[in-house]
Amino acid sequence: MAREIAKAYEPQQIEPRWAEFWVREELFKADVNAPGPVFSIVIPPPNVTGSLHIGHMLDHTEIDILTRWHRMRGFNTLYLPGMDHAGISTQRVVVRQLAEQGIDYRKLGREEFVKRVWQWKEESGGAILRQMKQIGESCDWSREKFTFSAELSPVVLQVFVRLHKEGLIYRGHYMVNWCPSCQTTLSDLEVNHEERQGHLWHIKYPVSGTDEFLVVATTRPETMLGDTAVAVHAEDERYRHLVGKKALLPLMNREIPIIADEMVDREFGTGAVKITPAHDPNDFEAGRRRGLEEIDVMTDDAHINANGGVYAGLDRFVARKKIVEDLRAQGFLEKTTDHTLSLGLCERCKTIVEPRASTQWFCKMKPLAEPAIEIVERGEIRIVPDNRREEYFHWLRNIRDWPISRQLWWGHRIPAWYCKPDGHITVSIEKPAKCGECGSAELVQDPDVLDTWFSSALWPFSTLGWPNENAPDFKKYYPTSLLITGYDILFFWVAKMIMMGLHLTGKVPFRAVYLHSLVRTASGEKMSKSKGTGLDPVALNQQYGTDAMRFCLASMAAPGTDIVLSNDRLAGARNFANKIWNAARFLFMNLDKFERGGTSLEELAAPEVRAQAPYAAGGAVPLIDGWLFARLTSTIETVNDALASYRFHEAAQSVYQFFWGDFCDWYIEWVKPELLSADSERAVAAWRNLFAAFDAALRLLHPIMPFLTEELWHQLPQAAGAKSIALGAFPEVRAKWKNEAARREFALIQEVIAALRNIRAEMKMDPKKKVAAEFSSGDAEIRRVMEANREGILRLAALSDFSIGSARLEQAGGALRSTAEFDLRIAYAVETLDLGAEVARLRKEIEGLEKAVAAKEQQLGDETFLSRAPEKIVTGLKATLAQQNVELKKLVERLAQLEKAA
RNA sequence: AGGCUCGUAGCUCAGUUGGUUAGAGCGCCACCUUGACACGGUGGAGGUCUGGGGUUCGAGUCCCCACGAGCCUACCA
Repeated sequence: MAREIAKAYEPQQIEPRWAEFWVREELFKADVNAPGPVFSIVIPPPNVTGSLHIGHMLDHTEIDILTRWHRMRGFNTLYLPGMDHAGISTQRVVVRQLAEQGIDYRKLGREEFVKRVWQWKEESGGAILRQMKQIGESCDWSREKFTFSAELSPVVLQVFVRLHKEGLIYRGHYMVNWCPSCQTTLSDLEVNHEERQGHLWHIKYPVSGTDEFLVVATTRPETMLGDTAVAVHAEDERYRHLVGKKALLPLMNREIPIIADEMVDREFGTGAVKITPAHDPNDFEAGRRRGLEEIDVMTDDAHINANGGVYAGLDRFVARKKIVEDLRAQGFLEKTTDHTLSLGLCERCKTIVEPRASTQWFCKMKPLAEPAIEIVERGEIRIVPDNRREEYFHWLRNIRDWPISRQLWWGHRIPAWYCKPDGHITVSIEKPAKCGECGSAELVQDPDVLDTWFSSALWPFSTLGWPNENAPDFKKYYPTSLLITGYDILFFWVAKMIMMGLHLTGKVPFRAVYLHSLVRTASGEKMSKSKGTGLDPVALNQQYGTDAMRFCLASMAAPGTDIVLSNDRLAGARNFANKIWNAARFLFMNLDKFERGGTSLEELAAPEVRAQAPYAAGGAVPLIDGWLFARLTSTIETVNDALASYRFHEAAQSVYQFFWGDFCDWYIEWVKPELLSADSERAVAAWRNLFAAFDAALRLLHPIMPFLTEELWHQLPQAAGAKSIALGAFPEVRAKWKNEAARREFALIQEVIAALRNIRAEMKMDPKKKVAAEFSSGDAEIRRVMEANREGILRLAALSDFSIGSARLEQAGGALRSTAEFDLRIAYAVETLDLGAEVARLRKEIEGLEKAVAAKEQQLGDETFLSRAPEKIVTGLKATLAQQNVELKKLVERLAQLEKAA
């Protein structure tokens, strides 16, 4: 029965149905007892801060492509989905939402606020899951995880307790980055640096007991309120005599020591540095070395505090202005110069970060970093691309301790308890009955929560049942096979998972890391929703279809380079989807012609027939079929190689070329008459091969374009009774299909047809008029090939006749094309031909050929080349030269004839 | 300041160990509404690979320098 399907591919009509089907049927549920090698991958958990953006789409598309590809190749496959509570980011979102409703989150109180965040988590998380299902991700939904869930949170706390017991987590007073807007500590990674134009203020500090001044240069004059020393270099002749004396701190009228310290660079500024241990990392270190007092002059929201004297209550930048004015007025300001400085900005809110001495929880990184470096050096974890590997080493070798406490409410609360009277610390998951040191029963829990990356660091194993090492999932799927994520979180996340995984489980968390490109806007920025530069994936799906978006992303995802997505590119991918649809439409719509032949469709469905096609029936295989399956098998090979090394673009492009260029443009066009033929035997053979090739093409495409392929595949006879193409086999490379001769021969035919079409177009022959053509070649084998394929050539070049001979064709009464191997002529009334254009074309071609020939002749005349170049290159060059010379001669002769005629 | 990446057709980008007239998509030009597809078909124009130097028989491909673009890391007040 002929089947009619829609004329154009309408993804909206199809995708929701399959998305729902895949979930409902639990098609991708992993089974620890299933056979096959393991392929396991855990999702980089998206933040529950909203919905998925285009960057996630790339991430998820790549993961899903590899997952589906492995599954089809018989792996025991797990793709584990989940989400991240994303402490600071999510808290910010909810704080902002509340503010929009006029609610101050602090007034709500911690408990109520956290409740609100949970509500938001349900909403945002729900949206994310819907999107993931919508784009067809083949996850095991039964194993979905959340970093802050009742299941995972205890694991996080257990790890904290363990690392504390091991001395890797400690509480200490150190310099940290403080965001006055988020009002929390930040790690170095959460601070972005930006060059800004600033000033260097030169301030005169009077030296006590003398009438001298010591001039210090600073970029942040407001911090002088907390100065507790001035430092100079020990060997600086200018200041040597002042060391040991006191300076009088202007505005504050406090005496501070003048010290010598190696940290001072004599060349910079004035060579004298004010020391503010509470507000500068260097000064903090100096203060420690020298036992200087630390005076914190700022509040949590970066206003001057009571230690700042008359400036108390002023915002830090207002205070700066006022202080500079006052210094100037009182004669302490020597001068102001311009100075470019790199400012630290909060990654989340872009507020200028304040360095601040603060008591926080830290994680020791050096002992964790060393094994993490070694394991990658040994290649037990592969990092692709290579250059990211170097970045990884560099970062880990210079790593500093990680401040892990955050002054937030949304997150894993630190399991540390302080006793009321003395502040002794007891670390314990449950609230202890009494203080471990003094026995006090009055205990309060640390109000802080853990950095969100602390829990993400455990993700590959906490999601699989660890710390229970006998958990079936952990045993079966850990270490995971692969991690795919963006290179922007290599340090935030990837490195931490490796460190924690090695330390806690004793095994690598994954065997390979593929760091993919970022999706950028046309102007090269990271796409950003807040800047309005992001493309909305939901809208894109609506407009182009998920398959098109997936294909588009894959086709652009060359390792190591960022992606600039455009509507044009997406439209191209959609056109490809439509092309596939229409190729199928052609098949389905002519099914009746096949069935009329008396053979049932089921007969075509047998897998062993497909595996053998086109050689199943025995006997001579038509060139076109031999050629198509040769192309198919090499495409399969390319796709497999490409996916194995994360070259998604190569996989996508090669399957595109095969489907559109080979299958549609040449194969279908060539076999059309046979498919529609009344000769049932021929028709059956043609259909069998068509089904086999189309089936393989759909399977090849399925990992990239799951919806379209699922939809179409179910209409093929061989799909009868099967649940999903996703559970079927990926096409295999078959030695039987390799066919060098067919490839060579058909390439020749393609060349002949293209040349004939070219003559017709260039000579402006009437496209509707069939014309007679002559072919000649001195090579009997070539003549045989042409003879055997005359029918196809006649049709595809719109010829009325194609005569084949061995004698060289001479210029006369027609249009001619020559190559070294053959001549072609179309008989056509000479007077209607545009000879001028033909002469111009010939001249150009001759020019190009002459250059090529000259270059080769020169090379072949070079003794050093002949003696040093490999034999293969030399013989190849000679052969090409011979051919080009023959061709050149023909062209020159023809040009002469034409010029004579004109 | 250090490190990395990139600079190939009008645009966006491929080009895996250096090798035989450099590829794709989009755009452009011409022709074609042929019964799968105008989200289509056929043919075509268009780059000498940012510039300079070097290594090599041979370089878009390796090295150095310059220019341009971007990214990452960094406690010079």
